[in-house]
Amino acid sequence: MVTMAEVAERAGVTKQSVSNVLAGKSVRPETAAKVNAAIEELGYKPNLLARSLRTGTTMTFGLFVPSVADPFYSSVVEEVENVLVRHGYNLLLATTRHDPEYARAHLENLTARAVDALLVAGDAGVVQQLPLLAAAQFPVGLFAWEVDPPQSLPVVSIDYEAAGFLAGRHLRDLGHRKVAVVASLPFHAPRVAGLRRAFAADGLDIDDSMVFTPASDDASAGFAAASAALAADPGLTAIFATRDVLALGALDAVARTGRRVPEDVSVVGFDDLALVGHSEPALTTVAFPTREMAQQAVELLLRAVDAGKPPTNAISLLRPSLTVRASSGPPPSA
Amino acid sequence: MVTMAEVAERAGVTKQSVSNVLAGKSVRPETAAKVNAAIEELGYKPNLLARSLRTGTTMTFGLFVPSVADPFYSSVVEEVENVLVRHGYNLLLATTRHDPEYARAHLENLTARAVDALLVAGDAGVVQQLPLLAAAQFPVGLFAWEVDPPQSLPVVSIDYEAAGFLAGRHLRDLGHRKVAVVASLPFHAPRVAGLRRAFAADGLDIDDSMVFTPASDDASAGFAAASAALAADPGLTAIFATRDVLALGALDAVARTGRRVPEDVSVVGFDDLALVGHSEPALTTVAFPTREMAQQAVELLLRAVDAGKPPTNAISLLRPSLTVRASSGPPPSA
DNA sequence: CTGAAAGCGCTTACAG
DNA sequence: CTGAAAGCGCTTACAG
Repeated sequence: MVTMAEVAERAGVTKQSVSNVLAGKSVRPETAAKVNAAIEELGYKPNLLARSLRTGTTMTFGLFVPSVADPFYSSVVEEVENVLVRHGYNLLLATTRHDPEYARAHLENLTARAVDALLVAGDAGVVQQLPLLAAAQFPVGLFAWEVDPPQSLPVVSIDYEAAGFLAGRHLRDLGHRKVAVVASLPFHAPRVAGLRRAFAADGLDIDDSMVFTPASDDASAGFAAASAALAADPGLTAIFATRDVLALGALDAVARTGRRVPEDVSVVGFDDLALVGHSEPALTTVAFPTREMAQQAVELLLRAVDAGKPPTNAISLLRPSLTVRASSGPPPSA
Repeated sequence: MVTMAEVAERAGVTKQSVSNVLAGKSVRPETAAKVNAAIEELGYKPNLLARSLRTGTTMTFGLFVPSVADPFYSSVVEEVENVLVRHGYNLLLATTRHDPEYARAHLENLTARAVDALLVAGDAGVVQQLPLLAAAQFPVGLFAWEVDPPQSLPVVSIDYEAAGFLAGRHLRDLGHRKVAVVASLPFHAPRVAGLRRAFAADGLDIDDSMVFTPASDDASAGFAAASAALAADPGLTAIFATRDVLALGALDAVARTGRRVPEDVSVVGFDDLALVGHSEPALTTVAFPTREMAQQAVELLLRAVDAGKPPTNAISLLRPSLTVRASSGPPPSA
């Protein structure tokens, strides 16, 4: 690798001048010209490691997600990276796999000055590591945190309870009374609570026996959980799934029992993934502004990095909305 | 931040001994004990930046993907990260967005010693940057490269032509004669060529007018392209989509014309995404071993890093297989 | 505006 | 096995 000293020698100036040219500081034009020529001839690239060691800043942003295979979190990664590119930051990605040990190991790694800031998406597997997160030397933010957001760190999230309420009110207004829930508990408890609140307004309740927890957040687990729900109560008229991937499995589960969506059973999901507009039938789902959330969270942290102080400690809850498509309708009896 | 010098002072030894303990070199037991105690008391974490500057190794692995929102590439990210975690490496992720400029910008960034190795997944947007890739100071590998893999760099990929052939033979054996193709060209040309070869064995051909190129690789674009195909030739009996996400849109497009899959029109996809086992109907698709590919590619590069020499320059083509589900069947006339 | 020096926090030869 | 020194490639005060 060619070094700054070699560039300086070639240009007949000191390293200092080379550094100044690179940093865009005011330099005599002919010096700049000589330096740039030397950089060009030698194909010089500044060593970012050396710069980082000196400046204490790495231009690298850490992001933790439970899984990238999960379409919701992969969209988070995409939106975060969009913002980072604009700010000239690199993305260091770590997958926590809903596992506190993975989260801890990655965190210990990053603590050693590897990132300028860290955004942690999803609470599963990270709840146990809050003390480590709070003790980090760099700004840390929490993203899409659902259960009891901690006070100690800034949070950018969704009003999950309100989101569940939107779905519940929609089903209730359509006339549904017998609803099953497919929910990844305990993490999706607020969504279920919102759903229940919508029904409670009419004096209705969703029995605990009609809440089914899938083994994981994917279509197969959603299929299995929804199949169990349909078997448990053949008279149910609607299924609310707390993730679109689960809802896709539920659509299949309903079809396999020979029933139609939405004529016999309505299905409502949560996430509004790009492809659920083309499922059969197109999925009614709760949507939220992932892009705006990502932008807000990343910029909160980058501002803190620039200012050299901790980020504003606040909780910001983005508002969900309901996207009504073909998978929901009145119950058969109505 | 507490430094190694402070630990040494606290333990009453030199930095050297602290460094030796951390590196696991043979150290006198009582020295090790004193050092470990001091590390514990002070909460010392070695500064990885300083270590990297000295050793020239960063324990960071770069991965380029066209997009993380694309389920195929997000599964690549997941599998790559699985392997990296086992080797103690961090993942620096960059999205090239099918754009040569993004690819170049990210590459220039990494060139400055930020990664120990780089895996580039997908050829779109990267073809133009091959000279830069070949000139990198660290091992570079190509992954899931489809069109004319370059000779200059190691490649771990799929036999895309064979994959297209598998899909084509399946449709041909079922008796289909009028097939439309939804293909992201030019990058998916080998898949289409394989499909054509299967039909050519029976003296059949797929007319260029029945090859439709979607605007992007997602369900909506697949829906639009398949709708165009169905409008262009109402007599077609099968649609081959070169990505599952496109095929999901095609399933919807067929349904919207009031036809059934597979009774009226068969649909075959490509990727075997986790959720297409639960689409309506479940999708017949070409599958390939992403996990094995990722493992092979990452370990090829990490071996090169360890050995301090360029990776073995070879091309490795993994074999595809066909997963037959409910979306394909004999044509109506058969 | 430019030159010579110090130092970021490590690791790696090199003597004892 | 331990100690004192040099150096990875930068940037940042500090004099001229």
